[in-house]
Parts: sequence; C-alpha cells; structure tokens
Amino acid sequence: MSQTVKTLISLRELILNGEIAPGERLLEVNLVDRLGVSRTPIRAALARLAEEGLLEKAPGSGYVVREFTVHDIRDSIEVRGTLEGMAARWAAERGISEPALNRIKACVAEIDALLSQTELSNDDIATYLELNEIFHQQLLGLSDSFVIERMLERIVALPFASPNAFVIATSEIGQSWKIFFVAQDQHRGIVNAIENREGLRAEYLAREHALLTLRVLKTALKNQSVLDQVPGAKLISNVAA
Amino acid sequence: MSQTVKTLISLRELILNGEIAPGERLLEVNLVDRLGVSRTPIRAALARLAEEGLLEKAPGSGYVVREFTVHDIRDSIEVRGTLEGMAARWAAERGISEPALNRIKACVAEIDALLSQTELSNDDIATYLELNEIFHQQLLGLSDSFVIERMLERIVALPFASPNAFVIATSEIGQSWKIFFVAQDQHRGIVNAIENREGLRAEYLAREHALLTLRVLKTALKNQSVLDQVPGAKLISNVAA
DNA sequence: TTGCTTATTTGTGTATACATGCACAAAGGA
DNA sequence: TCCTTTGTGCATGTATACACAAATAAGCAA
Repeated sequence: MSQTVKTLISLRELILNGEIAPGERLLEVNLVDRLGVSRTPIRAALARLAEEGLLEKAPGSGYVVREFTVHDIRDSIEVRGTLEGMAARWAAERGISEPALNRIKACVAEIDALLSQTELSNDDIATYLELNEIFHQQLLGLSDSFVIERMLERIVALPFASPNAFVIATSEIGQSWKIFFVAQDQHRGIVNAIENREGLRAEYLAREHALLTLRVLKTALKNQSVLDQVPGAKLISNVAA
Repeated sequence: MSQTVKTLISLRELILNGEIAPGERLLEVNLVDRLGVSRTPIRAALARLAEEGLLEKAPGSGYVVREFTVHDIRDSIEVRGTLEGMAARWAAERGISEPALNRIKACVAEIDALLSQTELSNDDIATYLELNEIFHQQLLGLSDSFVIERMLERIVALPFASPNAFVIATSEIGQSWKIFFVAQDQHRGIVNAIENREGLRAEYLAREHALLTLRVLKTALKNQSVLDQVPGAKLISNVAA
C-alpha cells in the first residue's frame, strides 16, 4: 500500500479517535515528524480529508479538525435516508437484473442465518456490521446510478452517517440484537418492494430504515460512556442537543 | 491567484469545453508541457477533478475524462431537486432569521425588476444567470446545514446539474424569457412557503422547480446545435436518450 | 501463430529545496 | 487609545530529482 493511502488512513483514524482533538491546528510540517513521511503524501491526505469534511482549511494557518454538532448528525442521516430512498425507488422503477436481485437476497439470507442463533457473540456483531455494510452498498448499487453512488460515498464519510453507526453506538450496551431484528425486517421489506417494482413504497421504507438509525442514535447520544467507545464521537459537540 | 487554482480552473474548462475529449487519457507529464506548470499543482488539480467526478483515475495509465450519459444528467437534477427540497423544508421547519429572509426576498425582487423590462438583451440573460445562481445559493444557505451545503457543492460540480444549466441550454434558441417567468413564479412560491413555515409545501415546490430544469433540458438535449454552445455538453453521450 | 519471459519504457509515488505569500506582532501615526 | 502600517517568521505553494512499480514491447520457445 502506498504511503499516501497509509497516511490518509492513519490520519483519519487519529481524528476519528479523538487523538487529534477538534479545533486542533494541523500543520503539514508538524505531521512530517508525527507520521514519519514527507509533506507530499501529507498534503494529499489533508486535502482529501478536507474534501470529506473532517477538516477545514484555514489558509495560512493549517487545517483545523472540524467539530460536528448533533445537527450535523441528524442532517447526515436524513440525507442518507433520502438518497437511499431515491436509489431504492429508481431500482424499483427502472428494474434490476436477476443476478443483482439474487445477490442482495443472498445477503439478506446471510443476515437471517446469523440472527437465527440463540445468542450473539461479539464476533457475530462484527459479522453483522460487515453484512449490513454490504447490504447497504448493494442497495445503492441496485440503482445503477453514478450520481447516487458519488453522493453516498460522500455522506458516508461523515461520522455517524454510516449505516453501521447505530449498531456501533448500541453494541456497547448489549442491546443491539433487538435492533438487528427490526433492521432486518426493514431490509426484507425494501428488497420486496424493489422486487415487486413498487417504487414509492421502496423509497418510503428505505427512509424509514434511516430514521431507525436516527432514533437509536439519539438515545445513544445521551449515554456518554457509550459514545466514548465509538470512533468519531469525540468530534461531536452536544451543542443544543 | 495560486497556480494550483489556476490549473484547476483551466483544466476544468478544457474538459467542459470538450477540448480534452471524453475518454482521453490525461497524464501528469503531458500536462506539464500543455499547461506550463510543474507536476505538483497538476497532481492536485487532477485529484480534485476526480473527486468532482469529471475524471476517473486509471491507476498506472493516468486519468480518463468521464463521459456522462443522459441518465447521469437526469439523476443529477433529480438529486439536486431533492436536496434543495430538504433545504427548503428545513428552513421552513427550523425557522430563519429576519435578515436572511430579507436577503432572499431582495434577490427575488431584483429578478422581478429585471424581468419587468419590455425586452431582454444578452446582458440581461447573463444578469439573470448570476441572480439565479445567487438565489439558489441563498436558498440552500437558509437551511443553515453543513451537510446540505457539502452535498450541493458536490452535485453542482457535475455538468448540467447547476441551476443555470437549463437557462444556458435554452438561451441560445431565444426562448429563455418564457422560462424565466415560470421559474421566477416558482422562486416566489418557495420563499412564501418558507416564510409561512409550510415545510412540506416548500419541499414540494423546490422539487418541482428542479423538474422544470429537467423538462427544459430534455427538450434542449434533442437540439444538438444548441448543445454545441454549452459547456459540458461535449461530455454527454446520448446513449439511450 | 500463440503464449511466456524478460527488458525497456513510461508513469507515478515520494522526498526535498526553494519561492511566495500570509499571519501576527510591534512600532508609528492619528 | 486605537487604527494603520510595516517587518519578520512561519506555513504553504511550487519545482524538480530520484526511486519504484506497472505497462508495453521485444524476443524466444512451443
């Protein structure tokens, strides 16, 4: 893996874990010592992270780690839900290929299999996270729309906009399995609606699915001890929660 | 202005004007001669344009100018309309400041003044473009949402997703003034709805406004001689129009 | 001819030196 | 006292050299 990519990843991690605090000034030169690479890959990584919205450029005085508010989280999730809704509707209206349908159904089946166990271990939760991620990727892929894919790439880069954010946030308090079943029912509903070419219903369900995330996350946000475990949480100020 | 910015702008222009053809391979080294700057600002510009979606990275063999389809255009406009709709609804639901309201009303009034003339010159059309741009920027600014602003930044970067795309496309055939009045009525409606705190209505109207763009653009897309005048049109393949 | 292997070319990753320009502080004037 | 101005240092912009990796072409064998 190239230095550029490694630098990008480690910088992002440092920010999301709060090891670089919100409001902190990041200077290219300082990072040279801190990360052990030259300015060139650092410059690229900083530019990229600014694009993603994790940093803000302060001309002449470096980049500043952005602090997110609960408003930003709410907005991100609502936007993601809306976009996923459009993706689902377009998939339904425009029709999808047999193989694509089978792929996403297989994904749903895998989650079903996982959830049919009597008890869920930490590993199972990790597996769920992966499968959920895959499901959501496939869902947006179904729309076969370049524009939707680019938009979603962007929104998912923001902390807590990822479809997994709520799972991460709740897995710590041992309640995630309840949510898994609700979420999985919604997954099934969305796929059904797409298969039956009910565009509006698919859109509605996908939005509702995102709102579930929002609801769970709102609860989680009140529990600071939970959030302390979660990547990105350090970036969030509870201004006007 | 820095070389980086100049390089970015001129490269983008070259691409949108079709002087660099879709599918063409862009290599950093070649561009050094072509643009007269070193690889460093070129690298930055290429990375940025790839982010924007105008280029695709082909590792080991440069960047390739992306070719857009009519599907991409349709999707872009629909996504923009949806996002502007959310922005309008949020502005209505969350309330906006008196000064902000006055600013956007002043903008509407300026367009009114412009349209009240008996005849519109080319300069007037240019002025309309500016004012329209400002209106749409203010509209999204009303939502006071970091997330919305970032998303819209991104979508507007795609060719023909700009709120002005339809005006540009029709101004050549001398019919734009008709559209101006329709659009301006919609502008007024959106602002009214926000002022009256009718969130859902504001959202609906903003979406409709985007659909106007789509309708006009569809007509324009059939007229190749019009499109030849329009920046970005060269990037669009009429696959399955 | 086709497929494989290797040599060569070509393109990008990376480091670093130098140029430019911005921020901030200190000094001078109103 | 406050505003303006100018200087100095610091941060980024830019160019370029080198190293590596990947693509392409050439040569050989089956």
